[in-house]
Amino acid sequence: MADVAGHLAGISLFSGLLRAQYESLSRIGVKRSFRKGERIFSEGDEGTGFYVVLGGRVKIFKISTEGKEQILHLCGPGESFGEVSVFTGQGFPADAVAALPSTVLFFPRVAFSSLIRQDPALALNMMAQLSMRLRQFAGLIEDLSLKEVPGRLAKYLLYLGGRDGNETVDLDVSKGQLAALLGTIPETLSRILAKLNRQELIRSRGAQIRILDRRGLEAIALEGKRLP
Amino acid sequence: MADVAGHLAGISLFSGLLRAQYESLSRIGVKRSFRKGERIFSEGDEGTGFYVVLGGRVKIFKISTEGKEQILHLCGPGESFGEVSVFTGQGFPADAVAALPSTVLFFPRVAFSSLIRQDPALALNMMAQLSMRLRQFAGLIEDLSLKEVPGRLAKYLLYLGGRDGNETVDLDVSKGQLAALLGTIPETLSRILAKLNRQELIRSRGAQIRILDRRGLEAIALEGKRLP
DNA sequence: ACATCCCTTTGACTGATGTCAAAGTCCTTT
DNA sequence: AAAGGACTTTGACATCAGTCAAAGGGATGT
Repeated sequence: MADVAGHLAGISLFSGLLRAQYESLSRIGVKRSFRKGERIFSEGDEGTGFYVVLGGRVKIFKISTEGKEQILHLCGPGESFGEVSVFTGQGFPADAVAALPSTVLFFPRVAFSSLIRQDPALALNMMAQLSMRLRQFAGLIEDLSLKEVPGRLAKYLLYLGGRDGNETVDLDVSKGQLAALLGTIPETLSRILAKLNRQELIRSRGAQIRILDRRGLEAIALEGKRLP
Repeated sequence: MADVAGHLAGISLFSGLLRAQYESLSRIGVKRSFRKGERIFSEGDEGTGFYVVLGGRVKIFKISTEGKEQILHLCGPGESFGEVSVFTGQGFPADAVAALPSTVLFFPRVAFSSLIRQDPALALNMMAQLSMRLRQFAGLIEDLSLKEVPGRLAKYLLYLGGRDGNETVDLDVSKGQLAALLGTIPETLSRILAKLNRQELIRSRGAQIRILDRRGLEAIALEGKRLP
């Protein structure tokens, strides 16, 4: 299990722990691999534990009876998911599927719970993690309810570009998945990208998008429903 | 501060604590009162601590530049809010206003944080609390993205009626506020209530609503966008 | 190179929901 | 009881975004 312990160091959930705790963690963590598209759990499944992504990407999403999906979160390496059911004892609140070939660490509920009980640092990290997610969800709710799709897209593009102040961004998900992340469908996303191009706010070719007018995008991103 | 300690017993966040801990909590908790409509904090304000509602009701919400509001949560007695900023150290992620005359307990960030560090039971309660909220938010995201307004309203009515299996429910918020909770506006809500009446699914008079056809409402509540 | 599949784009159309405006209702205050 | 104001309802309208259908593009494997 030495390889597992090695992975733990880079995970924010486990930052600031003592060496002894890494060993405890690596004793209870189980490595699992999933192929692209493979399901990790479904909404309502009994929550037997939670997961940390080591490699790949895991999609957490809700799906309607008619088949439309809303992505809640795309988890990359170092991020955790499924924590909620550890603490509420209820089933998983959403579906999880590997969006790429992925490796994850699984921590069984009971063992992890008792570990947390013993370690205030781990508990605080976990609370920070849950809080960040809560903040992100609040932002998503705000966007879905108070912004139109162009606003959500603009915000996302600025987010991608903002990290490095970069002018050119590469979408790291397919446009269909981006649509599901923004709470819309591929056709609508496609039309809005075309419109932003026409307005000279961006120049997109495939997954590459150059931001031509940051100010303009920011204006759209801040807009609520209906302009005055 | 004896009165404060007395309140603590009924709060799930603090359930299962020892007597000594109640005393610690009541030492750091400060009682505050707000009049109806009074603002408790604004989005972006520095998060100096978190709150527990003793009496009244506190509205947590986001507001768009055009003034439309989306209610994230209505906190009643025993519920807490503002926890997120305790753990992320960032500003509050939403606005909080007293929806009714309200009394709350305020726990300063640093003092509470150190208390949590010492008490695993308190930490676990807090994680459960955060998890429940996360689950609720995930449900709200699902509703906003994947259901139309009639679906959200039907679900809400069933939720109100479901508690006691009651046939007659009383709205405990104004219709304007209910609209903000469901992610729509009063006019749309009004029209959909009228439609449900016409369809003989409910019989509403003012804030009183009798559920005539539970099955029918359930069908609408489960529907995603667009019926087949 | 070719065929195939899947993702993306475009067009025509529909429907749900927001906007604006005005009438109606209820409750509180004087 | 009357008056005022806030909340609610209704109507006419605009528009965003989803549906359905089909064409276009790009990647992969044979």
